Amino acid sequence: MDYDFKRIEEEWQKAWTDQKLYRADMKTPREKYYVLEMFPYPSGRIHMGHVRNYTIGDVVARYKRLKGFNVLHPMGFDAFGQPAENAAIKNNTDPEAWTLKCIEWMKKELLRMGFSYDWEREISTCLPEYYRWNQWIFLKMYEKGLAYKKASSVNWCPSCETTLANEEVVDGGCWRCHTPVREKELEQWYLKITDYSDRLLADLSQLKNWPERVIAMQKNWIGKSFGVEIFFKLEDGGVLRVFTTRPDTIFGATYVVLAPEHPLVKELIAGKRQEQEVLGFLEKVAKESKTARVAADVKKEGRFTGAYCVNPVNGEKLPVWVADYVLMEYGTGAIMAVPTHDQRDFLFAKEHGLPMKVVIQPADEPLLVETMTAAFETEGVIVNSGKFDGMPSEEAKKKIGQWMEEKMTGKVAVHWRLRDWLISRQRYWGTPIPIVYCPSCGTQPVPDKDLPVRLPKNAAFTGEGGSPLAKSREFVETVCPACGQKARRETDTMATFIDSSWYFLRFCSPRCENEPFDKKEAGYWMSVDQYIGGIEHAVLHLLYSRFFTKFLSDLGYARIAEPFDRLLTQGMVLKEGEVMSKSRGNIVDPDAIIKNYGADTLRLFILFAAPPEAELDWNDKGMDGAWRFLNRVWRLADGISRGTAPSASDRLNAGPSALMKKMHQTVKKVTSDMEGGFKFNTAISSIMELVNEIYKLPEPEQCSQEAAQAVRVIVLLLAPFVPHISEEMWRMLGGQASVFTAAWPLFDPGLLIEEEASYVVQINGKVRSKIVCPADMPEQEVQKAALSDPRVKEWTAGKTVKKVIIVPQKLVSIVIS
RNA sequence: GCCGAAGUGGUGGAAUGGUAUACACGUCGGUCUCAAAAACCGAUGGGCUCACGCCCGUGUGGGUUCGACUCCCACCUUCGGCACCA
Repeated sequence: MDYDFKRIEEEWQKAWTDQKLYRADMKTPREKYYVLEMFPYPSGRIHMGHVRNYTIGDVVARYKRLKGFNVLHPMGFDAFGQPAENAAIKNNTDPEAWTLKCIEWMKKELLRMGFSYDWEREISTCLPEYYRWNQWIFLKMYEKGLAYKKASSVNWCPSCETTLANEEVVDGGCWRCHTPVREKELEQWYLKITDYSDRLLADLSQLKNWPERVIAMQKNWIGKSFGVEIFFKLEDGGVLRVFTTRPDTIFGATYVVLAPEHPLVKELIAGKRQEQEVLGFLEKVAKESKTARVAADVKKEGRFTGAYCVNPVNGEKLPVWVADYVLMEYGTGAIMAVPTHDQRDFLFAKEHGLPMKVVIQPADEPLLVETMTAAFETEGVIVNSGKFDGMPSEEAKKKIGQWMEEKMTGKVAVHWRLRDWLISRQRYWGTPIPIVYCPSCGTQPVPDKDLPVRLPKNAAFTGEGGSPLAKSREFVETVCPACGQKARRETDTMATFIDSSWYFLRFCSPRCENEPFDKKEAGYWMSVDQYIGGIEHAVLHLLYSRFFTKFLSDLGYARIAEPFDRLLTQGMVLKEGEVMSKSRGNIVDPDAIIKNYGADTLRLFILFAAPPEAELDWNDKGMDGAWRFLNRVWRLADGISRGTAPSASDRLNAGPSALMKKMHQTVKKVTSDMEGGFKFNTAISSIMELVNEIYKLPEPEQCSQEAAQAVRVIVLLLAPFVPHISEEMWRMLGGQASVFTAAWPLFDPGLLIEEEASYVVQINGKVRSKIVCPADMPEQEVQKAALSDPRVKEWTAGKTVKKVIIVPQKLVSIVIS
């Protein structure tokens, strides 16, 4: 008889909820442990990615609970976002009602998986009691000058009809719908994340328990580069500032290039012979999309402006060009070109017949412009550079920078790739930006006492461009908080990544009414000890959350530098090596699996099939395997619950049995797998070995008292992975209270000591024999035993033994000539 | 180009420098059965051998070592991030 997963799972889910087993509070001397999984967007249904993410988190939470920690394990919904609004446009529904319905469905599915959440802490970011604090935080940033509005060229998704942050543009397309992003000139709200560039980069080194690749991705994204800003005097007057990371090549500069958008271009060409041609070029570049312009294989184009500037280090007169390969957004929007030592400059100079000059060459051979086929970009020795000649180029990098600073011809500078965070969205279903525009007072923040600025209930969702908020008179028309005159509200809403940038703090005191979160609660629970989620948030959410945490910490609220102590990025769930997706039609629906096998089998399969960080290929046969294993354990527990037989009498005097030893070894192995980085797959496999060990006993022995003891331990070890069946078996075996109020088993190190050691005997590195010796046999004796082994004798006959190496309890390695 | 991760049986995957392939899937064989399913037991890297065994084998080529999937050097391939970033 297979075990009745349906009854068991339903019964225990209800019992756990009724008992409020997972409720967390501060009133306990036990050490706190905050485990959090990235909360979902409430699409209404969970998918395998959620199942994997949340199962991993649940195992951690349950394990830590068994280990005696005071565990906080909350769940909520990242509930603002476009799908609700799109549904509103399509079906004429209310986004809020639609979202709340989806949350209800989704919550049901999460409950069916048996996840141990403290549902009393549930939050939904679309509710005013949550989003008012988004507004509050925004206003604090506004107060500190960190939230500001500026007109700029922004990323625009024509399909979503809204702006996007840099982080939301993936391969030139919208992260959500992949539509190619366009540029648009708009006045928008930004958060000054760049004020935190330094700390966001430096504090990455504190994150010792984050995956290296996430650290690397954030470093890449922040993109700090050291260099020098060099001042080139223009012939027509004024100074041109150029940023370079290669000051060691300054003597080799033969021309200077401006980005087409550079404000100086038009000034420089005014009245010159080249004016019309350059203007035409600027126009042409302006028409090109950024993605096309930035494509690697496109030929670089440029024009001479007719202007000249002076190289401050040697007084050489350099022509000023404008070219499409220089970007306004990076550095100063102007570069010095050194064709001999920069490949792009090299190609451009060849194309336009510009001069070249070698200033670095390999130590052993001179470099000649005439024979160069590519730029020499590696380290070398400085030449043709006045007093720096003969210096290694790496040293010259520093020295030249310093020298230019002294001579006031440049200054050492740092440039960042990170841009400020564009947060305005021209959509309805998000947090209204709490700003009022008054004809007399200008931009006015909404006072705290007037928060939240609520979304209007009856907005019109026509889908015909523009935000529904802008069309809602009830919303737009207001009075100026400063002077009381008629004024209008900002109609953009905030990017939804704002919502998830501090929700982990809200979970500490989700019902807090006069602050975003209670400082004492946050002080107790934060930081998150273990955070678990997908790698897709490596830059976006994880960078924004770090920024918000630092800001709130500066305000005196969070008092921690980093929000997430340990981070685990779980691998994707694939089907036949491909991502599961609707378009591929290869989705495995968790709900159907739960119906056929139960939540425990699904959890076990997902945990067993691959390590948590690795990709996991879905396999129906693997599900069968997990199901078979649970039934194997179930039958043991069932047999034992019907009465145990005494253990074979001769065991009593013969010391601990093989089974008891194996049991203690298993406890040790599973515990170390859990502590040493959540190696669930190998933890489960060692439990399987212990189960197999019991099955190998003659049948009556399978319900002996020793077997009963082993099965009780198995149930405890399995509890974090498969909670329902474990709880049921625990009660069958006599447990009075929940297995989750029990303690994680300990192992007896004394029982791990073997009396006999089995030695592998290697001859010249190859295994030739095995011998068994008493564990405490001295090395001399072991060596003797090995050398007198008949198989070893055969191999050593007629040879000289040159060396014998003994690894205690393990192996004898014999070297013969 | 820079940065990061990874290459192990038919498959998913195990292995503090010490018996490579634990555990599981699949396959084959057996027990039970009138039969099948389920369950239980056994075998299962490749080659040679009647057999005891022997040889080869962790992407490739070197090196260190008594001993290398593991450490070092040089490559190859795959995946991911960044990138006309000056």
